[in-house]
Amino acid sequence: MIPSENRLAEEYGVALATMRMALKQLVDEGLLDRRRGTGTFVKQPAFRADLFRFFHVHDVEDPDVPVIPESRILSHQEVALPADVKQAFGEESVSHCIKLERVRLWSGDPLLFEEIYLRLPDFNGLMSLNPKAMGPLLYPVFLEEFGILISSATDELSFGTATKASAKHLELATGAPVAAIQRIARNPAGRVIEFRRVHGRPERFRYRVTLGDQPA
Amino acid sequence: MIPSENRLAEEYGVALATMRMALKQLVDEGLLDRRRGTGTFVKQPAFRADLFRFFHVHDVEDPDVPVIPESRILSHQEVALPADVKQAFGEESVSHCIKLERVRLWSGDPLLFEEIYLRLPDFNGLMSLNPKAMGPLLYPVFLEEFGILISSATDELSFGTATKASAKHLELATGAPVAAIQRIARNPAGRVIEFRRVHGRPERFRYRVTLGDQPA
DNA sequence: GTCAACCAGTTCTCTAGAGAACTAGACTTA
DNA sequence: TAAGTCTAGTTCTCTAGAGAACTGGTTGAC
Repeated sequence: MIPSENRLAEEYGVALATMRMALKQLVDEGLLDRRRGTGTFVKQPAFRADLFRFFHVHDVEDPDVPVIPESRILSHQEVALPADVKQAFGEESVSHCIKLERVRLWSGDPLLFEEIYLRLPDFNGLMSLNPKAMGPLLYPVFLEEFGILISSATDELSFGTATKASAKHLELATGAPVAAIQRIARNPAGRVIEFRRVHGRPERFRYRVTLGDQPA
Repeated sequence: MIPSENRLAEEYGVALATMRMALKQLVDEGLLDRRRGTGTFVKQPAFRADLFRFFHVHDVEDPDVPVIPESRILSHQEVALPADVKQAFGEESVSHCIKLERVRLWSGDPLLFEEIYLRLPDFNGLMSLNPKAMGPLLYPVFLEEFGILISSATDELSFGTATKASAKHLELATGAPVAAIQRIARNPAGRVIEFRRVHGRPERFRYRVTLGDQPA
């Protein structure tokens, strides 16, 4: 809880209405929460919401329950930028980045295989982190360990065929049909932070997204 | 252009600051546009933006250009509600609805086959409309002919197999793999207005969506 | 004809304050 | 103990107005 609008206005030497406008702005940005008769509170990072915010793959059996599959990081290494990643990161990108490989499983069966490219030097120090300790979702780790906030992501879905690597980890034949997602994730300034290639087993794959203004 | 805040406040018998708050609210809702030194304007329905707003299928060759394929309405008829449509529309739904069948083509080749279910009685009178005169996008027609605004839609993507109908119009064999989208579209109040089942030829199919706060 | 200066009209930012609506906790009473 | 009452403190809504910042058009000088 932060001080009342009265105290804050006094403290900062501005009029009450001005302070109220400033507070309203922060409420609109989702940083504060005000309750009449109670006070103004710093909004807890709504992690329950944030967890699902960028993770829209649903189970084919029960599409109303968002799925967060078990996560298994296979490798993390510093690599030269592949061409498509370099293009996504833009001109000012350096020559190397960090690559993670990860498999996601659902009730024991592999569902997704991910190749994740993270921008350097933003993620300096990630190589010394224990990938097994990261948990099923990366974006909270980005925020807590590196102060990097992912605020938007563009997903592009298409049909593809399994590469040697994705086939191996999804237990498919090389060249078998897969669901392909390419994700470009950005911080609030629009800077590309992450590039991700995902292959998914088609029979279990479902992707849900809501466009436009969410009804209350 | 609408009258100045001064005139409006006078006319409605409220204080200037109150009128300003009301106007700001309408600006936040995207209905008005204010320019300092100039005036306040009713926002033109941004149709260029709206056109693409709910149409996120991209060409596989050049993914940066949003695709609006040629549209060909095959049939429109009044039918009994199928079970899944009834569930989407909710309990208070009536027993019948309007069903459109449509094919979308890209450079002559069929790309998407759509079965579109529209709620009655909202769309009373659509049956007497000439479907050929509708143009490639339905939502502007909904707005102009029926005063119905689509403000959000939930898409669910998965892999499926061609039905007899979709196979025929996509020039595939029945049972061939297809991209499947199920769309539920709502008006600003959250009422389900449209239910849509889409099948797409997999090799040309690409779906792009941006989640989170769009960077400026 | 061109350009600068001016001006009326507009929105934007900020001040100052009154009263209503609401909440959480303290207090009283049965 | 339990339920109702009160109260201080909070946010919310609205009034009233001054001055700054900006825009589009008009006027005037050259």
